[in-house]
Amino acid sequence: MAGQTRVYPPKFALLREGDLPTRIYRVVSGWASCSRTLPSGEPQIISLLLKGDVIGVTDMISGSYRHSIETRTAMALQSISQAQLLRLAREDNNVALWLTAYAARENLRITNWLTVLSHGTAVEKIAILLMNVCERMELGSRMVRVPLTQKEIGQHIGLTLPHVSRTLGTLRRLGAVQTRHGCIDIVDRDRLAQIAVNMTGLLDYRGGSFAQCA
Amino acid sequence: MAGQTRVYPPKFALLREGDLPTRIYRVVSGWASCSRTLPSGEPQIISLLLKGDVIGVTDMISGSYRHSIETRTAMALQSISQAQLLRLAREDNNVALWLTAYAARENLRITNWLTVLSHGTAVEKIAILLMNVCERMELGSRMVRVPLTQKEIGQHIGLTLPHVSRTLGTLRRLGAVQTRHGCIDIVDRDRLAQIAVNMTGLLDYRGGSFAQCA
DNA sequence: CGGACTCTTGAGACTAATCAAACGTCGTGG
DNA sequence: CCACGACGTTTGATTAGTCTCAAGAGTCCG
Repeated sequence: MAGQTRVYPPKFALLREGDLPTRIYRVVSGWASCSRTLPSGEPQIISLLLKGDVIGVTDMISGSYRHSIETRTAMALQSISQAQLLRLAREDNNVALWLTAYAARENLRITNWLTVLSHGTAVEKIAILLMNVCERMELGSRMVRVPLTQKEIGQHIGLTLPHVSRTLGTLRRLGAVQTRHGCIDIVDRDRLAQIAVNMTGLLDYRGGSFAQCA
Repeated sequence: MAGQTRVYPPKFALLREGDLPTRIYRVVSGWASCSRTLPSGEPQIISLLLKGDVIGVTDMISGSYRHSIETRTAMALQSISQAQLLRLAREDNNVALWLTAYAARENLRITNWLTVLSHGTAVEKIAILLMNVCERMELGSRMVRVPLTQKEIGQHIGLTLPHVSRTLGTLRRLGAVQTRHGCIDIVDRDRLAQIAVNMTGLLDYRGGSFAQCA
């Protein structure tokens, strides 16, 4: 399911809310955020898009994009027109099954995140967010630098900027992270996990396939 | 995609966390809840299953059920074995596309709900929950009786029982609902919508299909 | 009638929001 | 090189919202 690959600059608005869906993208490298504007006018970051993620399948169904996609770093994206993907899916039902499996995995991830947001404290929410980013970046045990501002973290987990700052201060004092200007370094992943122990088991789920059902 | 139909009694544990997925169900009538047990031991209700909902697609992918399903009223369920559904999906890719569309719609619903839970006050959360149930029951303008205890509402939206009681008291005083023993009557849907005005636009999304993409 | 479950209400503690001010860091242009 | 503005972060004081603990009242059922 390859398509043409293109590279986009940082801070590029790939898609806006209300756009008509025309293409489906797949992240080859880089980061992007998926956000929406709340009725109150505040933007909310729904999810972070990393390598391997697919953009636009959900919105294809609803007829118009419900979310805005903005690149955060330079990004390489494969893309394919929606019509072409549907044609492929009709011809080869492995494609359709793959789409189903992808959507189902996303469902699990969102559901887990929902639990974190509705039942966690500020410390737990931020710890889990950072842990999930670590998991998904697949960087082994090296220190991970998360390119999110504190304002963006707040928009992602629904906390105000001052409270994010205070909470990161707590995590810093516990030796779990270091704060920088515009990004956060994860220093001690085990400590993070320990802090969020009540939420463990809700880390991003990346496995699963139809293979075992065949 | 019909299968055998069976009727289950209320409070019947259809599926438990950790069960191996074998069948996919579709709700013909009645209510069920989809829940999970948090690391803390507290159960959380993830979603309510109403007429038309499908049970088990997400879990089929992950290899084991991540959720428990318990009937709330008597329920009629169509079911089909997972293997058979996969066979159908392989033979007729409209089935596979339908599954993808269903999963994508669920995604939108969960995402909206996530926004409500992370950005709403207790009053807004409960108002939106009740509104969503109204929408999904498709009962026109008649009074809707929601068969949930306050404890269950708390488990669904992440509030404690005392606070749910107080919040429902507020909604009752505003003339939006009436509380009963074990259920809640929605008296004035417009007033509910007005109370949750900051969250409107996040009501359950029920439309959308592949039709417009074909 | 008793028991189990559900709901209500109150007081105090804790968490996070709000409002506000100041500080740091980075890039830019004089 | 410095001054400046834009942006990001830190901190403080106060207030609003929710949790916790606890006691009691209401409803249903055997």
